[in-house]
Amino acid sequence: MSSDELFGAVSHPLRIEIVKALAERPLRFADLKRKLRISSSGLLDFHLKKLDDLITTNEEGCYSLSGRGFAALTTVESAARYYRLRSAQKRSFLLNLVVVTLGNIITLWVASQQNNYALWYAAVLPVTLAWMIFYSYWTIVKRRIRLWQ
Amino acid sequence: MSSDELFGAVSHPLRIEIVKALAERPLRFADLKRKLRISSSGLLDFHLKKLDDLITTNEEGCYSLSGRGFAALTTVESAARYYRLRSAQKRSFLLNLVVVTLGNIITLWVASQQNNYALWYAAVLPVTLAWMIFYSYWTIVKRRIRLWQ
DNA sequence: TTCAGTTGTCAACAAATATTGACCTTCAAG
DNA sequence: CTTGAAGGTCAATATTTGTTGACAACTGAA
Repeated sequence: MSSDELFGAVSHPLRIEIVKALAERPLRFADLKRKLRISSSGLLDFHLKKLDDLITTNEEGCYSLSGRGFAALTTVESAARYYRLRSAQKRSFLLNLVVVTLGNIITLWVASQQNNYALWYAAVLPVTLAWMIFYSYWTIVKRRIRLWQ
Repeated sequence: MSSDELFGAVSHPLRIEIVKALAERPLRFADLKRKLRISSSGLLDFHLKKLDDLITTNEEGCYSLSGRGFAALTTVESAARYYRLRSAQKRSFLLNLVVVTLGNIITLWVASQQNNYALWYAAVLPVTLAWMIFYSYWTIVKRRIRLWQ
C-alpha cells in the first residue's frame, strides 16, 4: 500500500471516524451504523470497502483494525498532533535557552562572591555555549522550526 | 485544515511528488512541469490548486512549501516511518544527558585544578540536576518515551 | 518583428467517488 | 407464522476529481 493509497483511504471524514471507532474496540456492522449515526447501510458498506486494507473481520462478524489500520491511525493522530508537537519542540528549545542563561547568571553571581571567575571562563561558558550553538543549529536548520513569527 | 482535508491534499501520487519536489527547493511553474514530466499545463494547474493550503508563491513566481506544506511532508514521511520521530526525541534526551554529565565533569576537573569546589556545589550541580530531573519527568512520564528496550 | 518559452486559465469530458434507497437473506422472538 | 433486526448487496444518480487541449498574455532573444 503506497502513501497516496493510505491517504486516499483516510481522506474522508466518515472513514476517519470509522478508523477511530474501531481503534477503541471491535464493532459489528449495526454497531458502527448506530455509533456513526449513519442511516444508509449502502453508505457504510461503501466506506468499509474503501477501508479494505485497514480493517479485518473476525469469525463473529466483528470489524477491527488490521496492522495497517493501526499504522493509519498513528498517521492520522500524528497529523492532528503535528502543530502541538512542533510548538512543544519550540518550547523545549526556548526553555533550554532560559535554563542555560540562568545557569550562567547564577554561576557568575556565585563566582563574583568569591572573586574567582576562572571556573566560569574555563568550563561553564564554553560548554553551555557549545551546547546552545549545536542545539540552535539542530532546531532551526535541521528541524526547520521557526522560533519567531 | 482538518485531517481529512490534509489527507485529501496528498492522496494523489502527483501531488505527493509535487510536495517532495518543493521540499527540496522552490521551483517555478515550468521547472515543476519538466521535473515531474507533465506535458499538460492544465494538469499541473489543477493539482497546484488542490495543494493551495500547502504551498506559497514568492514575488518571483517560485512555488515553495508553506508551514502546512512542511507539516504535510512530515505526515507523508511519517506514513512510511512513523516511529522515527519518537526515536529522535529519545536521542535528544540522551544527548542532553551526555552534555550535562560532561559539563559537570569538565567543571569539576577545572575546580580541582584550583582546589575550589564552591562554585560547582553552589551553582553548576543544582542547576544541571534540576534541569535533568525536570527533563526526565517530561520525557518519560509526559511523553511516555521508553529509553530502554 | 518574430519566435520560442513562461505562466497560467478555461471549457469539456472521462472517470472515480459519494449517497440514496430498494431489495435480499438469515435468524430469533412473540 | 409474522415481525423486526442484523448484515449486508446492488443499481441509479449526484457530485467531485482528473485529464486534455485550446487559448492568451507576457518576456526576452535573434
